[in-house]
Amino acid sequence: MFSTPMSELRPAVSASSSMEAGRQRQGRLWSNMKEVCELLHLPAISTLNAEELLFQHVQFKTGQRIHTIGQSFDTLYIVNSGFLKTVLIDEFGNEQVLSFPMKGDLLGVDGIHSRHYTSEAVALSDCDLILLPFKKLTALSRAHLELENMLYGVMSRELVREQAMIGMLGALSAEARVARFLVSLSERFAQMGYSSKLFNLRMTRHEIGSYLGLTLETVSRTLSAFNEIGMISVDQRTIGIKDAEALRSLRRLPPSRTRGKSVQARLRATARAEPATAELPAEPLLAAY
Amino acid sequence: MFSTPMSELRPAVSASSSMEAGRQRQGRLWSNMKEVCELLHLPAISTLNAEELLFQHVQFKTGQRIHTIGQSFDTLYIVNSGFLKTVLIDEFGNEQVLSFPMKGDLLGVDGIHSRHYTSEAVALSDCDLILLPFKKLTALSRAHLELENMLYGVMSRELVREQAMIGMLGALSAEARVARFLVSLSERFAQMGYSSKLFNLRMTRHEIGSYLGLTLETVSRTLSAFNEIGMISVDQRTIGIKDAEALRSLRRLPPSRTRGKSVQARLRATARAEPATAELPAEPLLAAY
DNA sequence: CGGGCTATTGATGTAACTCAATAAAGGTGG
DNA sequence: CCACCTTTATTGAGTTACATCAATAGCCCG
Repeated sequence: MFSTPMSELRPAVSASSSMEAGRQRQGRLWSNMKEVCELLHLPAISTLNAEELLFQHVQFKTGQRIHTIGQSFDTLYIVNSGFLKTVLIDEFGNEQVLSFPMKGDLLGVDGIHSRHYTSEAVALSDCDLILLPFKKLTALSRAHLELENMLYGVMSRELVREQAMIGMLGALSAEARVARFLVSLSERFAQMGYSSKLFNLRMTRHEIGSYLGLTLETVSRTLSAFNEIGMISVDQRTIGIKDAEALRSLRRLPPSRTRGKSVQARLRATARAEPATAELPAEPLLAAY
Repeated sequence: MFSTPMSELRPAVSASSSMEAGRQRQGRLWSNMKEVCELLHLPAISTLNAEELLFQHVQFKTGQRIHTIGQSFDTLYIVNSGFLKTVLIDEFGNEQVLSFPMKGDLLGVDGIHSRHYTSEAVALSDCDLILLPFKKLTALSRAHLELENMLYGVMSRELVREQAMIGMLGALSAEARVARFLVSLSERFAQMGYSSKLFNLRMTRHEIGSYLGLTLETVSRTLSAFNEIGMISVDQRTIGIKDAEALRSLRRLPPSRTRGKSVQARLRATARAEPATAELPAEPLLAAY
């Protein structure tokens, strides 16, 4: 079973315990543009005859890699179903989780620049992805303004998401990070039509920790703490959201870090313009477990 | 002097101590496509008559904002000269520095998705920027393949850069972050034709700290420590790089975080393929000041 | 020549990491 | 189906890297 022939060309990154991206054709195989647009939460492209253009589906089983670092780039992927992670791998082989893509998310954008993927995507569950050959996409986009907008828009959205991530890693406490992580998962599930109150984590504590810049123990402890307070219920990978509002407003800013001067300057500047608006005199601070 | 009339529509983010983006026209005013491509380190676009298409320059003085959060988006900027910072501002007015753009960098990509900038860009020195009206750019790109590639490429590059940032924030120690920051600055300066061995920081310790997810004290102390060891020299904002290699290889991974399982799995998988290659038995560890 | 930024440095605190032990879950093969 | 092994999760005790608070001194600018 470990006998995959190592046909890879990449260094440490090679076929894992599970097998390599062997795209088996089966199940529902093709999507048209309309379905693709729906997945991306975009208005369908009117000028495009939806039935003509078809995009192929590919299935991956849990543990399989969609693409590896350094592999040459030629296609983007949209997640049609299933859960994945994308990771960076440093010079020691350590994984750094970058995202947990799920239905509607776009994969592979990082490969455009250098024509090689710079991250690795792995299926955390059985997945169904739609292949978007990049060349084909850009060619099409020349004829269809809306598609062009979509492409730029989706890439920009990805960038904004990462900026938010940087902000979170740079400024929030462990508890706040975990809380936000749960909230954002909950919202994603809601958006996908699942329950936002009760769901299963598809990733390990270790992966969550990597994603949030924390250790798995800290993640575990924080979840337990939230459980104690009654904000959530935790049983292994089953999470129940009991008090979404508390989660949402939970922040314990490492206070003075970026505050102080800047905030005061801003207050000064707006003082007369806005006569003491919503300034939250002392802020909630419902951390402390 | 504080009497700017507050014509803004944004909440806390409004005209600061310095004046608002008042684009004074002067100096060298226009660039053609060839110059733009050079700035972005891209091969010039052959199919484009370089002289016809001109892009306007705009100057900003130290402290001025190029764009603010929420402001409606319609143009990208390329830095022609000068130094800037881009920041996110959270619900309490805290700044989170996202990047320090300089010559050749692209600004404003985050605005494409929602048609509003989601970050704020501020000049840290007098700057000269080139305006790239986004509509104009995309229109052009339909006729000129290379320009289209450039656009996607630059956006993708930006994304990759942010992914690297996330990796750094998620996994590296304070010292490693500061070291890498110095190295990357040094490389940027070299690339711009300045000395890579001696340069001035354009930003405060506070801004560096925000960028790296550290406090200004930690940044200051770390610089002092590097100075003690002789890796660099520090005098206020003047930095001398003494031992670039040491800086480059300085990492003190908070060890087990992401390692352990993953690294071992990988080693196992490649064991036979690569008969014990470069594994650095105990790793350098030249931290300890 | 003040007065506000900015940087440095020290003393102290604590959030999060590390190490370690246990237990529960999940998968595999007999 | 049950023993076995691996992976994952939980929890405790001790450590430490970094933050916090505070005091001083150098810069820069009007």
